[in-house]
Amino acid sequence: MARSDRSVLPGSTAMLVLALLKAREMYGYEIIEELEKRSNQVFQLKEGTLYPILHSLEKEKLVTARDQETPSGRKRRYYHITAAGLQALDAKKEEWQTFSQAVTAILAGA
Amino acid sequence: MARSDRSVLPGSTAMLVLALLKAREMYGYEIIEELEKRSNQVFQLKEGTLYPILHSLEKEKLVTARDQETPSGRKRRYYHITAAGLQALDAKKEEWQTFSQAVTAILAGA
DNA sequence: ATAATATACCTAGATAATCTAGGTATAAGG
DNA sequence: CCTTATACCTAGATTATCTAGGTATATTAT
Repeated sequence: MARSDRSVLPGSTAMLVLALLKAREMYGYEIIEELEKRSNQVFQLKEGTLYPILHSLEKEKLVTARDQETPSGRKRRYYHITAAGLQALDAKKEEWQTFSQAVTAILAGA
Repeated sequence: MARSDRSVLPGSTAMLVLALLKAREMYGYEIIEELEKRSNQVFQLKEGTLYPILHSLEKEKLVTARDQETPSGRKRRYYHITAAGLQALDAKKEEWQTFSQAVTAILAGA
């Protein structure tokens, strides 16, 4: 994310990526754009952040990857969520809900 | 926070601390307990996390500190939020809202 | 009385998430 | 043809938090 946001919430990027991949398989560059679009410009992932995350998700077998070329010749690496990835997503979503509710509870008093 | 939570949301601890201090001045150990209680055990700050945060908040002049002894002789360091701290809290709260709404938007599809 | 636990503060070094700042290569648009 | 956008990648820096210690005193249990 952009530097200013590091103070707010790192640590859930993998979850966001898995959430997008649940809908359909996507390639890295596309994920960055989609996250930006769907979050109304709030998330602006750097490539240096996303690609390592994709690689580690792949190593954990939460996603699989396949290479494909566009008709014009561009090479893309498509990522597809696995059953384990869907499970991990559910777990992370629950963690997120617990966490954000707790934050809200604390902030309510302020 | 507990290790398992590092994957979810580091980066907002200072905000939570400021939020507590808005209500009343508190000492470090008390902050840890209060955060745990008010968050229903979700936040379990380690001393090694909190004390450095308090020191940096003090250096940024978002809080001031004063030492006080209890009748029984225990030494405590009370922290009090400053005007700048209140301003910073508001800014962080807004950041948080923007961020959590964006996350919710992404997760909604999953 | 004494031992164990809780309170209350602290710091140095490790770990891990993200960013910075590069790099390569090809396609599309001016 | 030159610039910009697309598309992938990595090494090293930065930073938040944790781990794992440390000190000292008060309270509670034996």
